[in-house]
Amino acid sequence: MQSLTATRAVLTNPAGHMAIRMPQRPARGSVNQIDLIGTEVAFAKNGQFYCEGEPSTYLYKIVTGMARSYRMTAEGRRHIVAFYVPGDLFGFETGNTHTLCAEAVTDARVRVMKRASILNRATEDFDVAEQLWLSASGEIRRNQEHILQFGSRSARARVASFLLEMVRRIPSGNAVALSISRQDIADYLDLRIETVSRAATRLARLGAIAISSNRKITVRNSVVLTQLLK
Amino acid sequence: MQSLTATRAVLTNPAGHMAIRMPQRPARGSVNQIDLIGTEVAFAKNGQFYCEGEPSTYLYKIVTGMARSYRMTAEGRRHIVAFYVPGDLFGFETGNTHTLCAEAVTDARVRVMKRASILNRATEDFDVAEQLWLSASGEIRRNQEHILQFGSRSARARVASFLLEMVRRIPSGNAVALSISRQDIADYLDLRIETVSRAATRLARLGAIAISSNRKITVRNSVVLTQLLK
DNA sequence: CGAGGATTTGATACCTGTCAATGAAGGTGG
DNA sequence: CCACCTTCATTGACAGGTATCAAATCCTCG
Repeated sequence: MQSLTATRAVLTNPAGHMAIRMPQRPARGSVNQIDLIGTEVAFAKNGQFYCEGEPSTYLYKIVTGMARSYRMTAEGRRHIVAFYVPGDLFGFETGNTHTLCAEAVTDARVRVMKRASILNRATEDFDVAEQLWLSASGEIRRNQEHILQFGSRSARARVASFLLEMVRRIPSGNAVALSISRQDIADYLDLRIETVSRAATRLARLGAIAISSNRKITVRNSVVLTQLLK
Repeated sequence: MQSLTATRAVLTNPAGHMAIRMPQRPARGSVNQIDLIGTEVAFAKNGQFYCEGEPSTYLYKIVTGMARSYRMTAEGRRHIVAFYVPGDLFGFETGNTHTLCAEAVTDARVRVMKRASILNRATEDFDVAEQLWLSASGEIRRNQEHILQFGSRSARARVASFLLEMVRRIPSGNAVALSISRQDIADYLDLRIETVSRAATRLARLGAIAISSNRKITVRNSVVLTQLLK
């Protein structure tokens, strides 16, 4: 597991940072049992957790930072299936190989756990089983909402929906999309980057959001933003 | 559980059929333990399993027939999130209420299981835990593929993709989409019914499929169909 | 055989993708 | 600390595909 992670990070990390193994923290008061399984690992921005076709042995839980899972099409287009924020568990697979790739959007720390370990612990500990249930159900829920996000919606509505989703999932006031590029947003919403840009500009003109810098968008009026969803 | 299911069927079943409780089958040779939990119930076509906002107490496993989960928008549009075929488990929720509605596409038999029962059994029995894992991962996988199905794809590619998906998931030769209406397909692929119709007609003209009747489409040339995915 | 719904087909408008060019931001080295 | 350079984001013009509206035809079921 160490060799796998280290190799991957070295091979795929554009920033050239090694994955740094963090010391495992001791159990404390109300720590979830599931957070004691596996090892916490640091990944640099754009570092790759795994990629399509590779053996799927581990599950990943975001501690800090953000991740994205995606697939490249034959035409070289990237489709982002999901973003993961602290607390999210990802890497679920039915078979023995990954069907998607996953990367760090920002510098991130993740807890890497063996699938077999988790299943075994779930069999022994009801709390672990329930945490696993909640994590899997959460992934299902988010995927379903993502599917609904496409439903007959204009580019403006999709961008508005995305911003509201991020504000909800990242508890950091109303400033969102930090470190998420326009390209990431476009690949997530199935739009071109130009279309995302135009939609964001229009939302800003309407006063619903404020674009302070390229990577920082602030939701000024979530009521207006919600009305624009349809 | 009996009253809930029966009431639901009576209230929501357009065909006016009661949900019929089936006798629980005894355990046999290699029967999965998870298939011994809960009760098998029959639903008539278009009968409703549950709907958005209702308490989520049960999980559902398709035995025969087909189901769909969906949500209605404020504008009265229906968006189908998923289709379920025999073997699929659905109804996963993080909270105590359903976030989607689910109905029978055809007359169907489903095994209805209490969520709490499954979690308890998973804690006792490794096989149940693993089955639960595989079912949840399968749902995640299908949702992810559905998301990717939208990715920058033409109407023709979406319909082709949908037909290939159904041929793969329903092991019944190459005749698919039985009892799935054009409207269902449209609401699943986020297209208008007219667009689905046009795309299907074009695929038929290309010889990739054959439209014998409204509800019966046969895949004649899956190679050609696969080439049309891009 | 008849009636109502579902599907197909046609004409047109609108939105987004594409191509192209400009402008802004962030990172590096002198 | 500034200039340069690379990457990213914005803006514009135009073409193409799908939604929309309308109407004809086909199926299905009573």
